[in-house]
Amino acid sequence: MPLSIATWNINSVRLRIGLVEHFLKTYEPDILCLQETKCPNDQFPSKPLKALGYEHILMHGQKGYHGVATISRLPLTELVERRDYCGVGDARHLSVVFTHRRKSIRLHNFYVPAGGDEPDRTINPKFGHKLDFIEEMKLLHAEAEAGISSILVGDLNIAPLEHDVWSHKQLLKIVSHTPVEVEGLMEVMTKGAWVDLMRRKIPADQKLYTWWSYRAQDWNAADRGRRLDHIWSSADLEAHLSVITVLREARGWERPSDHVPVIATFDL
DNA sequence: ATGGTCGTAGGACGA
Repeated sequence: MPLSIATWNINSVRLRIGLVEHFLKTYEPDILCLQETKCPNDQFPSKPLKALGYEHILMHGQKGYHGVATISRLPLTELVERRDYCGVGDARHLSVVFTHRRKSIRLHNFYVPAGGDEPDRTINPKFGHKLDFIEEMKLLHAEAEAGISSILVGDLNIAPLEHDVWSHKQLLKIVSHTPVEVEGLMEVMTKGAWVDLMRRKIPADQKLYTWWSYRAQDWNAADRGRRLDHIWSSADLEAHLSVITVLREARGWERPSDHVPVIATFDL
């Protein structure tokens, strides 16, 4: 029985609820994790999602900024966590536990701070916040709970590998691809025993992007993308991974998000 | 080349 998990930075769920419905109807993932919902919990557009069979919705939102939501057609257990990384009250994390064919899985949904423009924490506090957030993520282990596998998805706002950006050399001093961020994210992965599932299916020497700036005249022709969105898992799930889909076409949909959905399908 | 475009708000600010 396949299990599919999708992640998508939607950049306002209320503005793009039509695109979310289209995505769910067309690709039918079991669970969709959204980031940048920009929506208080009491205004979340649950009704059309429930009508499509996604009856289990948990959100962690706030007014105007950030916000994550996990939308599922599988029942979710009571083991829900919303961690306040850096203790600043931002809605940037939500984790749930679900069961698929007698296997329990914790699914973390993250929206890591973008970090501003200047990659220097002494003059740019937003960059410092991003580094502190990453530091705190190093405490998260994929095998933290006995008998529970783990999946971590979201907009991590870091493109770690050379071919996760259109020009490694030109982006070395651009926030999202600086060495200090990349080293931090790699340490989150190694310390927590996480597996980068996207790169298990798409070799590291191939360009792979999930985000293209709104500022390009022609995003598709310029193709100056970055891989900011990720799907990781505990080691036990890697052998069950069957397909990774990066839905590049979604960047060309009407009034699109600047990020596209990524879907991982497992045979479990 | 140092711009350019979005979304939330109802003026900047974050991305």
